[in-house]
Amino acid sequence: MINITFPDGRVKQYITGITALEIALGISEGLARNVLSAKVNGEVIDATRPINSDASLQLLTWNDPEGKSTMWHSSAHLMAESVEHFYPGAKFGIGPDIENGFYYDIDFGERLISENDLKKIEDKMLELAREKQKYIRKEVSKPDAVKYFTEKGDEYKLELIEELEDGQITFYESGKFTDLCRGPHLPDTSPIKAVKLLNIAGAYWRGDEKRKQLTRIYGITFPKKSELDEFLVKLEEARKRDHRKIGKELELFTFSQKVGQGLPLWLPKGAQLREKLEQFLKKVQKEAGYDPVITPHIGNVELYKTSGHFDKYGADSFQPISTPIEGEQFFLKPMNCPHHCEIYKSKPHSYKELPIRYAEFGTVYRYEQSGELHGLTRVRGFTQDDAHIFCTPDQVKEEFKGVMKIVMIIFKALEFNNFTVQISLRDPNNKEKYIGTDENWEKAEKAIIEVAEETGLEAEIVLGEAAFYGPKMDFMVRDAIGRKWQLGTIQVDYNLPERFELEYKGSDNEKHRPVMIHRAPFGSMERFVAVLIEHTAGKFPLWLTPDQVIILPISEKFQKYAEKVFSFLNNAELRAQIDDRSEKTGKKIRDAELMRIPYMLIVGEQEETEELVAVRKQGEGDKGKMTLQAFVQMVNKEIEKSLEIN
RNA sequence: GCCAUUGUAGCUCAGGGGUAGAGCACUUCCUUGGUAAGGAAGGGGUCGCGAGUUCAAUUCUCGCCAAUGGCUCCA
Repeated sequence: MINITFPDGRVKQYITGITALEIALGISEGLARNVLSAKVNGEVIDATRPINSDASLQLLTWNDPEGKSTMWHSSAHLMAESVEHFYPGAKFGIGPDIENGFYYDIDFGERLISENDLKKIEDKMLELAREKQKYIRKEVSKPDAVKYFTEKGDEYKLELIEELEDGQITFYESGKFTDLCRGPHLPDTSPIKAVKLLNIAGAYWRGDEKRKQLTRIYGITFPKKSELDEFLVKLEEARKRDHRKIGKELELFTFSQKVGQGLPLWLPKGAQLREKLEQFLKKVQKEAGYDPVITPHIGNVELYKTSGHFDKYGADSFQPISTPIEGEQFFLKPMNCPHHCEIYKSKPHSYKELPIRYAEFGTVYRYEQSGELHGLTRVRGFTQDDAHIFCTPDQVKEEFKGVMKIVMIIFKALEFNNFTVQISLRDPNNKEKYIGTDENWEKAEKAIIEVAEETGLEAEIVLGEAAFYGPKMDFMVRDAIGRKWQLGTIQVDYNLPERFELEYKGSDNEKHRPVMIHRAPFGSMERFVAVLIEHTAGKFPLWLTPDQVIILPISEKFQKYAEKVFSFLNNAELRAQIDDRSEKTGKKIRDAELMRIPYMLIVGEQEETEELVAVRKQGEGDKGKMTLQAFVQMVNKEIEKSLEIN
């Protein structure tokens, strides 16, 4: 007999070799039907595997993230079985569960697969699922595993087996499909009641662009049809928040094939919004002791040879432009830091001057691969809210914290609550990707990690994500459909100061090397605005939104009064408009609601005689009548509140 | 850059070997209306670009460009 400890602390005795599924059945048949897998002593295993010694047990169902994982991983196998039915000889790469569903990478050989083929694969999956196929785990010796996939002709699985140790290899068999797999899996296919294959994409084998591209099919499954429907509705809702869609609706930005792909054109309303953001940050930076600088959009190739950018990215950049007579070569600037280093070098510095903080909304140009371009989040020309802090080594931490404070001020003002912090270090196994000495890297990485610890900020450490000249702390935010984007970034750099031979005179009258901190709290204006649009669904905070107020006269007769209201608001520095179209009030309200204008002021006979305005708030409705003074006061209060800095 | 899909009016989209249609938007007129769409008339398109097949191509084929979903990349 063995003792099984349940999550609530209860302990029960069972016969040795009992399975989680049998334990569940002993509790209730309904529970057994819902068990997808089991967590035994912290490890997720098949609910059908025997438990041979005392253990803690948690039965995993659809309500547990691990239960969902099991279901989706098993669904990938089910999809593979269906694919194999239609495309015998298809070879399979990897097929894991992911955050929302699963995928499988498949080599279809010469056959072309398109989205039109997904329906039949889906239907077959449902048909197979109804057969209640059992997932059967088998331990296989390495030679037997190799033999099986050699006979099947699946070189991908053979490559995976090569890397496994004999004695650790398991196969899972369900229906007619057998896969190399660690598991765990469902007891059988019956929980899979709803299937949706979402999209099809190319994916390089093992993520290596030099290797063959396989066909990746993404899908998701649910234990209830209604849950699938809910999921699809949610997906649709998320797409409505897409910044590309809202950007078009609200006339914020556009692209032109003639101007060039990845080169955004900011429309008046978008420019208005962006300028407000810039003014906000400029004010914060002024208080934090930054000095604005301005540098040109191009720089001599020698500048980038010095910085190391030429070696690292020269071949993958927009190629240099050259002067017609002298033949000098200039690159469009991909970074502002080399220019700022030269500003630092324009005169000698004493330790007494440090830290020096040069700030610039610097527009940079980077050649991004065409397939990577994406709305405003990934573009070829963009403006960084860049600054470079030159400081002494013992000022690094304090300066770093100062920058973090600015990032937090911004995130608070814009109500970004669900960001994550990532510390990006270099890949210790791939040091040739980076410039600088080990000693400098260690110093820089240590500084960032210590700051994170001292400020109590929860950060995920990711190796291999550092910039080529230094480690960084990135602030990540998700977009409407769950993609992660880097916004703010703070980077500690001991390397560029060396390359540019930056110096300051210390109190010892000796020359010393400053440390550089690169930082951009927004990241880029383009990406920040994109994410802001998706977070707010276009309903920007009042202080930021391009049109704050729209005045809706009931009819032409009240045009004069509307103009009076307009000039009052204008004098109060509110951004207002009059909708003087010959339309009914209902229509004007509808349009203003759709344009997400925060306040509508309806003016008619009553308002004119009483010298009032009828206030309607976007998304909320009628707020009643008030004087213009009271309205302006209310609006200013709302603005002040959201811009409060503490 | 790679794989798949898509490209028709300012926007959203229908159509399809015989040179095009809807709704919204726009212009004009009527209407002067009180909290999410008043009515009528009108203008607007080299059907992404280029070649090929055909008596005839927006439609079929190929190439290019761009967008979308992924992969790779991201100073």
